[in-house]
Amino acid sequence: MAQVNENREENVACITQSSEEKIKEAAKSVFLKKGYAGTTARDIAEAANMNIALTNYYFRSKEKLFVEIFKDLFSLYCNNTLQIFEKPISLREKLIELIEADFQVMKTEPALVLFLMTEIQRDGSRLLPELNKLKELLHGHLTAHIEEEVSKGTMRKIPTESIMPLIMGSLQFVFVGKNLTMKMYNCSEEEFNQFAENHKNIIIDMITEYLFISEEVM
Amino acid sequence: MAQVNENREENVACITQSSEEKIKEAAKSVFLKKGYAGTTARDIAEAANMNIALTNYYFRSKEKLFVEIFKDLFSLYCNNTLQIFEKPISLREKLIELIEADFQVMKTEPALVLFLMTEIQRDGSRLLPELNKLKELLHGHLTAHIEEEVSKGTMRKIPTESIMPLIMGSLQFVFVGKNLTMKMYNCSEEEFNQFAENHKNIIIDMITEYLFISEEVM
DNA sequence: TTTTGTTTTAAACAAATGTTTAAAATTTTA
DNA sequence: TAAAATTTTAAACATTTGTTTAAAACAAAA
Repeated sequence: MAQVNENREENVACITQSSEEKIKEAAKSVFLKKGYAGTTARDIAEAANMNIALTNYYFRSKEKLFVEIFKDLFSLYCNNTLQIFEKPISLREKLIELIEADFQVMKTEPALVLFLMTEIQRDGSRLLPELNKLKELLHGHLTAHIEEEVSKGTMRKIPTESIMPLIMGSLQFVFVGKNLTMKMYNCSEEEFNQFAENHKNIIIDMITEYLFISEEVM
Repeated sequence: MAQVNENREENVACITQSSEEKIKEAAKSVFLKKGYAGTTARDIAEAANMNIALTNYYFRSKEKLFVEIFKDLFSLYCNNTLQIFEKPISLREKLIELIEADFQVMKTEPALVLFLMTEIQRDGSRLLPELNKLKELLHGHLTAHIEEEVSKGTMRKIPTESIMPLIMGSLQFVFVGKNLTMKMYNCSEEEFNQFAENHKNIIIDMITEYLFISEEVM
């Protein structure tokens, strides 16, 4: 049956992937594109160029493999954010870094947000045990910082829970609607990235101008 | 075989739905929640309280039923927008009306955007023959209006294709992430709607302040 | 009423699904 | 080397899938 892989990642060169890694990587790309329900075990096996039985040999079930991948992708979505929150920089700088980091993640994994949101809606309870952790970190670091700026009068007074959707929403939505946009404007991958980058800069401009009260006015 | 329904909608009272309508409505709600791949013919039959064979009797196949529903929902998503574009009002008023109308649609069908974007990504080619029509209408009405305002100096110079994502993105994203938000903040449907409404007002404020150049400054 | 057409039903269909089996091939250990 | 353990394979498995069938129930027309 499924064995414990003791010496994973201990190779020096690590040019060739193990079968387990091949399957996981293939499954990730198929799940991202087709979602859990739209992906068959045979899709994964074919994408990984492996025998159909190996998926269950290594991961026990399609469900278990999915949950493992979901957690990885959810971390990819959140970890950047959490790291930036902890930096000793101004709130304005944090927000800009946040948008820039988010943009990089989405450039490499454009289907990420749509995938996560869809799967969270479709299930929700089985996933997200670590969601509360995220909430606490987010709130612990952000709320205090925001209230400080507001009380100093350097920032517009806005409900805390609106800040993140405001910052992340406009940018992430561009990638949620990526396929619609590409089809509507008949544009290539490269043209889309160009558009997205430009849009990101507009968002940074708009957000900072709106949220922070310029010192010149005072 | 499937018959032509001649006298549809000619009833005066129309208290009871026809079986065809019951199935379509049930299918709509199941598709919205679970997506095409996640929905089984038996899910639909059960939700409609009808025999499993009736779906194919009235709609030929799951696929055909889906495409019909998708078109309806895509229209729901676009028609508001197109109607507002054609109104003889200022651009600023248009954008505000756009956000307000969009908000109403999403309050009644919160899963709409996530559903559309997911299905467009998963297929794309079979759907959206009418997408070009949308593009032309959108561009025909909007581009001229924007360039006029920009040349008058009453509006910030921004690439046309960035305007709509900027306006719709932040608001729609709140509903794309509805389930994540509700789970994270452990909030009820009503509390979420309260939050969304508040967020909508912030967005209107931010967008108009950013896009339009205040006359007082001049 | 009988006849005709329509709607609904239970049952079955073939194909596709996730998963398991048991043997073969390969690698590791002794 | 031989033995033991691990990995890979082809084939089969029981369910679930979308769809069809053929008869029953119902309604409309004659």
